[in-house]
Amino acid sequence: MEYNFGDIEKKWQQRWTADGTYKVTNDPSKPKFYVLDMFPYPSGAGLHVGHPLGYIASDIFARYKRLKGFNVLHPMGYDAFGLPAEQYAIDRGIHPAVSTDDNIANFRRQLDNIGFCYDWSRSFRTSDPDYYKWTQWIFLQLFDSWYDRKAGRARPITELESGFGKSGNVSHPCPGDPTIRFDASGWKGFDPARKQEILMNYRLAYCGLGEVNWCEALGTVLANDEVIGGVSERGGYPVVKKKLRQWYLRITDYAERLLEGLQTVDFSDAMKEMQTNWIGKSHGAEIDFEMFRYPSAEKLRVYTTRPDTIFGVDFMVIAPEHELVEKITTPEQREAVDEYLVYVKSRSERERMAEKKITGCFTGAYAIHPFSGLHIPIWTSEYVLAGYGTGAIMAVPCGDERDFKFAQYFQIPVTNIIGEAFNGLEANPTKDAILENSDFLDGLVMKDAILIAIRKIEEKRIGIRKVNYRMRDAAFSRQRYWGEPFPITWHNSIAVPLDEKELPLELPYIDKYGPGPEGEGPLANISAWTARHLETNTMPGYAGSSWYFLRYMDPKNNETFCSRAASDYWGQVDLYIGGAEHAVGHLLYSRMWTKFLYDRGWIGYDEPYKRLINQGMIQGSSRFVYRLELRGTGDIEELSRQMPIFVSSGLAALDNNPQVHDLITQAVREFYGNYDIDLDFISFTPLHVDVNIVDGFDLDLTAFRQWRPEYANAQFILEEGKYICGSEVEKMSKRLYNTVNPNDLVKKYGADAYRMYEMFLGPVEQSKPWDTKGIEGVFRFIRKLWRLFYDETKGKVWTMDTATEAEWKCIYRTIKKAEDATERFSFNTGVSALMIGVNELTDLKCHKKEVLEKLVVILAPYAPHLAEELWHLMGNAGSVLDAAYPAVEERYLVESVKNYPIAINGKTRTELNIALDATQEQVEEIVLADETVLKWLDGNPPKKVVYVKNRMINVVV
RNA sequence: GCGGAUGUGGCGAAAUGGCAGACGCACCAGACUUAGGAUCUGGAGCCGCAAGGCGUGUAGGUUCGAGUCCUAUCAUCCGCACCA
Repeated sequence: MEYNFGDIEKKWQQRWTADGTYKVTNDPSKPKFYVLDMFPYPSGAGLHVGHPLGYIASDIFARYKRLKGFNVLHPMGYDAFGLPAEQYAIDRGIHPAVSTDDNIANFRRQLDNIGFCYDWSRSFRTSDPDYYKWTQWIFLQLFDSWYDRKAGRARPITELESGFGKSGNVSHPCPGDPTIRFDASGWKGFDPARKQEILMNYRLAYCGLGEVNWCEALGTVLANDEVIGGVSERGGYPVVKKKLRQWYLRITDYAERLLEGLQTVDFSDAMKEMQTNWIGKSHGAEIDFEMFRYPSAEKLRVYTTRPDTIFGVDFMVIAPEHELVEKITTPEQREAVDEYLVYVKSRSERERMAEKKITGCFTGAYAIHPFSGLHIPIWTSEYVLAGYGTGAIMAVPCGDERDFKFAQYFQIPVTNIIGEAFNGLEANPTKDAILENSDFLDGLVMKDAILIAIRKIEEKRIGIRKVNYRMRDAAFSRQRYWGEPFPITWHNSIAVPLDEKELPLELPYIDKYGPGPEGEGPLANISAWTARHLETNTMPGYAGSSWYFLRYMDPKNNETFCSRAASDYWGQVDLYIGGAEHAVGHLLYSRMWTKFLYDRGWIGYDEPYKRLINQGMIQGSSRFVYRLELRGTGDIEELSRQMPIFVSSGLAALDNNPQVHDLITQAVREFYGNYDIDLDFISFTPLHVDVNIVDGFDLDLTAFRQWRPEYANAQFILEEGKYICGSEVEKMSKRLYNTVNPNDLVKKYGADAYRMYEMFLGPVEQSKPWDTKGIEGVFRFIRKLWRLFYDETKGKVWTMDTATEAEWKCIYRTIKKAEDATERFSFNTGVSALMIGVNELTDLKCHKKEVLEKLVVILAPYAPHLAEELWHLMGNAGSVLDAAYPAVEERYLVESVKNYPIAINGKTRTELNIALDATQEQVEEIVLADETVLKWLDGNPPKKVVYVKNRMINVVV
């Protein structure tokens, strides 16, 4: 009886579906475990072997936890709204709903082949009205909330309003516009429109005018994390800054908690670091400088992290977009400044980043140094960003690289306040130098001077200590069709939320996706939409993915997004698996939404993911062929087009070698007839070739000729009878012909072998190039394992005999190793442990049911189909997952007795006979009972016996 | 420039501070075969006929003992990047 994985795997996949094996109920009597994959965006490209890596890992862990007695929630769904589907619609005229359907069906078909244990009854898409109803609902709650900085949490906006009626906004300064100040009577005096305008400045989801990343090619605004290096993440189109009225999430109010929360979660250091950098907290001071000859009482406010360097200020710089530029520029400088502003406007974000030119212009105005009274010129330059701090800086050239270069370029004299630490040639950003020329700070070490300077500044009431965050509020609207509509109507420029009962506000069907008038989205073209004055923007992709982990807990609930009972039972996601590319997008947003839902009391925890694992990327291992390029007599170039010649990589590498030249000349004559070729013009063009027609590095010549019509007559110059391809590790991509389709592997080796091999490749977190060859080894292992149970000729070989001591030892050791590895998330060693176990059992010729049954259970997470089949063939009912994970009997782990060295006070003295894998207690007993040791110790018992694995015993006297 | 991660055979890799290279690929030999790109058995880090020596990027340090811990350095990959 041979192992027929094709039939067996299909059978079990059908049985699992029919029996509802993976259906999970909210059963409070069992301990829970929540394993979640980052749900996919269903793109049309189809899966390659890189995609299922994380899904396989989470599947193994989910099955393992279930065997360990947990009620495991392991769902899957689709992040179905988003830009690419809409771009596809514009390019091909296929409605996003249709292409998304197709892609999801295709995706599901591919996933089902691999045999995952998802509870599909809980599945949904973010584009389902039943789902986005609650995305819209949460948005309305964000709209209806403000952040109480005193209490450190979000509260309903009505509470703010009633507070305004009692005491104005003195205790709650306006986060949107700090200049808005009023008392109770002031508030009562405002008309309703003004009141709404003010409240908008407090809302956690607010609409306001702001500088946004505008992408003309995509016709939409993008969030900061969707812009990489000045171009759009999707498509790589140019992005410019533009002032637009947009929806935002006030994520900056959560900056501090997003930072603190990182200490309570188990993410990789790299991930925490990335998020910390993105939030970009810095400590410093805001300082107000009076301005010379400027008539108004207005002051120039700068932000600095180094108030200790205040006596080194040689000039001030304000961002070109700063409102003061207009006001303070003197008539003499007016022309130059205007010219400069035009220049700055003309530069795209990208040019600005790429060129890093030193540019700027003097405004003609001067600030007055608050301590020395000196007049300091005020410049404007694009190196100061309007969006950070106050958009203005005090420049200290001796301590800051950029300030120094600027001073040099514009020949501004540099004041040295750090003596020898500054060499006059480059700035020194140290905090350890001793200050000079610094009045009351003279003689102090810089890092100590920071606090003293701040204190003095605060005393003089010219500034305050200030914490700054680099993170900006998140742009939340897109001028797009394929997203959640905002449940908002506009009446006389006042945003009015829809009533909850009107949710979901369904996305209307359209067949034209072009942008609406004046930079509005496609929804602006629908008269039924604009007739109701509905908001025409839609929400960004991250809206639906910010809370989806909660919906799986209670997916069919029509009363609420997720009942409190369900979210209390399932709690945080215990294990979240996905790519690291979502570090500053999805992960930050969903952390913020979770904190918000917690603040308002709808869930009981404020971090969504307890532990996060980032699976590595599987790179493609590309293969190359080398086409010979010829020049010579007659129509040789035309001939080489019709009958291209490919040279094996080893020969192509030696293109100047005379022997290779001879070989080529000979081959050309053979293939083309008697041509003379110009040896000086020989070259090779490397071309990607489909990895699927290459075995290792050997090209399958027949398959290559069939691959593309232009290669039908291809000829080859071989080395040692083979065509050897070149190789390079690159991103896995269709374009590079280096993708490997999991379905092909499943068909050839079975899902179990494929799953195990994908794990066997190496640690889940590590990126590594794909190599198909090794799968044979795992395939052999599976057949070897099968032969413990069934023989090709003899049929059933497993017996009811009683196992020997050696066999028990073998299986328990294997269980221990597999369990430890799985627990540590080290699935490659887990697979190895199973392989070693099977090798040993084969050597022992062990076919005993009582041993093999345990093997099947620990195999179940890794090779679920095979495990189920064997479990049933041995006469068990139900799913193997409902068996208990076998407990390890310690006594079987104790093995042979060996001599071990013993060290007393650090010196190796003697050797003792101690059982391999003896416990600490056993070792102590043996040491204390040993006469030789006691003699050395003069009969005194040792203070401590340290047993170091099975190699060494340390005795401390 | 700043931050993070990783450096172990021909390759993927393993190793609570305790026999480095388990397990697998590729390779070699043998068995069975008309055949082998099937299957099984065995071999194999490197140098050396051998005894033996050398070995975890490099240089130091801690330790009875270091791939593992500490310091410096180099290389590769990833992330951020005018953030004052």
